[in-house]
Formats: sequence, structure tokens, C-alpha cells
Amino acid sequence: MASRTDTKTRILDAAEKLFAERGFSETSLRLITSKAEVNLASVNYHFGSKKELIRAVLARYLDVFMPSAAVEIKRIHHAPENASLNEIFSALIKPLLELNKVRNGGTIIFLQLLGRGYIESQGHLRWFITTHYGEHLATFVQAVSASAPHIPAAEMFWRLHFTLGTIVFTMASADALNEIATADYGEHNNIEAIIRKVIPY
Amino acid sequence: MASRTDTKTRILDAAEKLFAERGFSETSLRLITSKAEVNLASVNYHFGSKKELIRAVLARYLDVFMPSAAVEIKRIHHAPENASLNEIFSALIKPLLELNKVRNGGTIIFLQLLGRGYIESQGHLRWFITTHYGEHLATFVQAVSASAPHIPAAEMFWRLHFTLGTIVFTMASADALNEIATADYGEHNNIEAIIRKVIPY
DNA sequence: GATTAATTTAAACAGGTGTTTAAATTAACT
DNA sequence: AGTTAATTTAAACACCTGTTTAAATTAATC
Repeated sequence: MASRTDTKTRILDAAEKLFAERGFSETSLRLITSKAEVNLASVNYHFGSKKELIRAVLARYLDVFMPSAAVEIKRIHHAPENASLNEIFSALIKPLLELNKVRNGGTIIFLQLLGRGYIESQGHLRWFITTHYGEHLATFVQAVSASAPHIPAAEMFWRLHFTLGTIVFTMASADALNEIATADYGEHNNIEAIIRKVIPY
Repeated sequence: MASRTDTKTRILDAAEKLFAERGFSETSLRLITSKAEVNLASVNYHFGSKKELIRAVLARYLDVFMPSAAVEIKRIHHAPENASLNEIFSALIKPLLELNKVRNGGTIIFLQLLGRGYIESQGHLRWFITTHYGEHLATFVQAVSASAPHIPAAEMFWRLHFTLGTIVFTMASADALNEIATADYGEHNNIEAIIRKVIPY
């Protein structure tokens, strides 16, 4: 049993790192298994297919983030009856940073993975998220629409998209960013600083 | 000679459409040539390789956009000696919209292509752009840094990245967007409205 | 019209992809 | 210890990728 979960997590650890920095379809199973030092066929043995591996990689984070985010949103939504959009998004920071306990740099990896999934619009991912975490997503959507009932749905839709897109894009392109940024100034990626820098939008 | 340029533009037209909506590496030459109704080998005959085809697709727009953008920036930069960042970005709108004359929906296609190139960080594209349009890029960078000399370079770097990232991301994911948006409200993509909506940032 | 050059075509190439198979190995259980 | 189940392994599968080749076709030139 020790070896079973061992190779399984070895695959997940190697896969999430490569998925985050190169995207899903740009990452081959052979690259994953060689980095994880496991046999190629073990991916299909433990996960069934590459798509299911992708979902398993995201599930490790979503299982932690989604319930925690829902709790935070319900909390601020109950106390001040109508929370501002800013408060809602700020409430997501804590659950996001908690992902660093799951793994070193877990927050940024999770956001990068989300960005990749957002860009490489694979239908199976959206389906997976909405069917498995739809309940928690609903509380978020509800809080947002309640926070500003005077703003037309279309306008709110675009704002949400820009906000989410900016965050997720920034994270997804973080690697290419650092490549340029290190030439400009020596500072490395201060994750929390980045997040707090984007929130004001 | 009629057939030569004909198949060449047939390939370019089919390629740019597919590249914009599925990304570069997700679009196979076989898909391009079948949509263009030309032979598979004609891509390598006319362009040499897939990478050179990608560059040729972007060059059709960059050759129009870059000089026009440089002219606009120089114009506002000369009259009011130090233009604001807002003015600089607003100056790019006209050159962007002029791309619609090149092709129907040319503006959004160009931005989508830029976004794809930004995300699929292929080194050859950055090299191609900086070596072929470095002169025009320099005037843009110069105008931006002159517009706000009090802002530290690092801060400016992040702001530029967020701005560019948001625009480019929005365009790159425009297809996935419309898929969701049409369910919410019937309106279609009003390109100029979208651009003007992002500029304020 | 004959000759040369430019283009198109079908076929094959070499390499990479996810997935499957069946045998070998390891672990678990009675 | 013996037997069954779980896992690992190497090899092959079928398919897709960009690219090349050499022959067939079309266009241009003398």
C-alpha cells in the first residue's frame, strides 16, 4: 500500500508542476513519468487516462479551496448583509494562501493550473468543475450578484471576466514574466504581493 | 502567378483563423490545408516550415499596425510634451481598428494571435517581433517611460503587464467567452466597446 | 511548339502521442 | 508457505505530427 499511493502522488506532483508551467496538451505522459521516475503505463493504470489525470491534479486543490472559499464568502455575506465586490474577492485571499500549506507554492500552482484550464478550453474540465463543485460555485455567484444588484448582468459579467482573466493570466504567464522581470530587477515572485496588487481592480 | 499568390493567401487566411481560435500548436497543418483546400506540402513549399507560417501570419498585421501605431504615438508625444498613459493607450485604438480594413474582424484576430503568442511562449516569435519591429517598439517603450518618470520601473512593468495581459487574455479567450456570454445575453462581440472598456485600467 | 521553370500532388518518412497488452514482480492474505 | 490480488514493467499498438521526396502537372519563356 505504501508503494501504491507513493507512485500515485509522485505522478500527481510531477504532473501538476509540468502542467502549470507548460500547459496540459504541451506536457506528454512520457515527460511526466520520467520526471516522476515511474513507468509510463502507471499513469493509465492509476488514473485511466490523461484527462482523468488532469482532473485529479486539479481536484487536490479544489477539494481544499472550494469549501474554504464558500465558508469565507458565507461569513462576510452574513455579517454585513451586502458585501462589496472588493470584500468578496478579498475573502478569497485567505483560502488561496492556505493552499501553500498543501504544497510549497501551492497557491501560484493552483492559479496557474486554473489559467491553463481557462485558456486550453477543454470541455471536460468545465464539466468536471461545475458538476463536482457546483454547490460552492453557486454561493460565489450568488454573493457577487447580490453585492451589486444595480449593475446590469452584462456589465458584471465583463468585469468578472476581466478580473478573473487578469489574475489567471498573470499566473499562467508567470514563468515568461520572470524571464523578463529578472532582467529588469532582481526581485523574485512575491506571491501575496502580486495577488494584493491585482485585487484593487 | 495568379495561382501562386492564391494558394499562399488561402493558407494564410485559413491559418490565421485557426491559430486565433485554437492556438498555434493545437492547429495542425493538415487542418489548415484542408480548410484552405490546398495540398499539405504546399505549406512547406511556400513558407518553409510551420514556424515561418506563424510568423508570416502575424507579419501581415504587424506590417500594418506597427508603423501606424508608431506614428500615432509620436504625434501625441510631440504635441503635449508628456502624454499620459491613458493617452498613449488610447492612441493605439485607431491603428487597431484600422486592421478591420485589412480583413473583416482583423482587429480581434490580431489581438487573439498576439495573445496566443504571449501564452504559448515560443522564443522564435519574440525574436521575430523584436528584430523586425524593434524600431517601432522602441518608440512605444520610450513614450511609456517618459509618460510617468516618477513611477519606479518595477511598478510600471507590472502595470504594463496587467494591462497588456488583460487585453490579450480577453481576446485570446473571446471564443470561450462568447460561448458563455450568449447564454446570458444575446449581444454579440462589439469589438470597439470591449477595447474601450478595458482601456480605463 | 519546344523547353525550362514553377507549382501541385500523392506517398512516404521519422518521430512523437496516448493507450493497451501480457508477462514479471511485488504485496497481501489465509 | 502457498495462493491470490495488486502493481510494475517492457513492448507493441494505432494514430497523429511536421517534413521530405520524386513524379505529375501547370505556367512562363524562348
